[in-house]
Amino acid sequence: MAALADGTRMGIVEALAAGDRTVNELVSLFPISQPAISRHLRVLREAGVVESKAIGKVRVYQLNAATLRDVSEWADRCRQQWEARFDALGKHLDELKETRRAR
Amino acid sequence: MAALADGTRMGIVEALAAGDRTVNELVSLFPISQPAISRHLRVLREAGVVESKAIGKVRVYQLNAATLRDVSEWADRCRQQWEARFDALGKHLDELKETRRAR
DNA sequence: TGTATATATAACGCTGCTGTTATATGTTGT
DNA sequence: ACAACATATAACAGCAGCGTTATATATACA
Repeated sequence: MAALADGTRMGIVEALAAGDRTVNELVSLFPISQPAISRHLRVLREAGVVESKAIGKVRVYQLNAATLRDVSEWADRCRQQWEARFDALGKHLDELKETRRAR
Repeated sequence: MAALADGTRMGIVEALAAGDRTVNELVSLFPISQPAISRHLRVLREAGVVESKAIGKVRVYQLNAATLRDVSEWADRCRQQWEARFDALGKHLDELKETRRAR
């Protein structure tokens, strides 16, 4: 999941969420060089976030549905954990109140 | 929110979710030096994730309820965005299918 | 076949983050 | 006042990650 921590990579994913893109199209969308884009795509590819197919001399990238669903589920688990922590804190504070009241 | 990206910092937050701790208690919980813990605590403090109060020569750290709720809400928004992306991808794939069928 | 285009890879520098050791600050107890 | 303890800060080393330029590879087209 660390593959998505980078801002540019998130931007690439967002761009691909709207539709498939070639490398050059992505390059024109971001203010960094083509090799930099290619490396981000490589990271995303190895993480299973995107897939690519060669069409002539062009290479089209698209999101991987299965992995994207996994990420969505991961985000849900993440949210649940934070809610659990928040709840635990609330309980902890309540206990403190009880303790104080008991005295 | 980047304050929570670090693994050790997440561990500290988890430890504090179970109850307040002094710096030394936290140090004994992790395999890194006391200055390292203190710096993590500083990052968390400046991000508003934790608070500390000096009690004698000891300093007790605790989670900040308000910020923790913010994080929980952020996680929820994060999840929603990923679900939206996933949905967008599904729609995109459907459109492709339509296009193909139309031919 | 040679040239232009599209993409990937290599090599390198910079920056930021985490860790460490050494040191400063503050508090308690004698 | 001093010794011991708890915590914070400073200064520095090491590593990972991103960016760049230069170069390799593959395809299309004259």
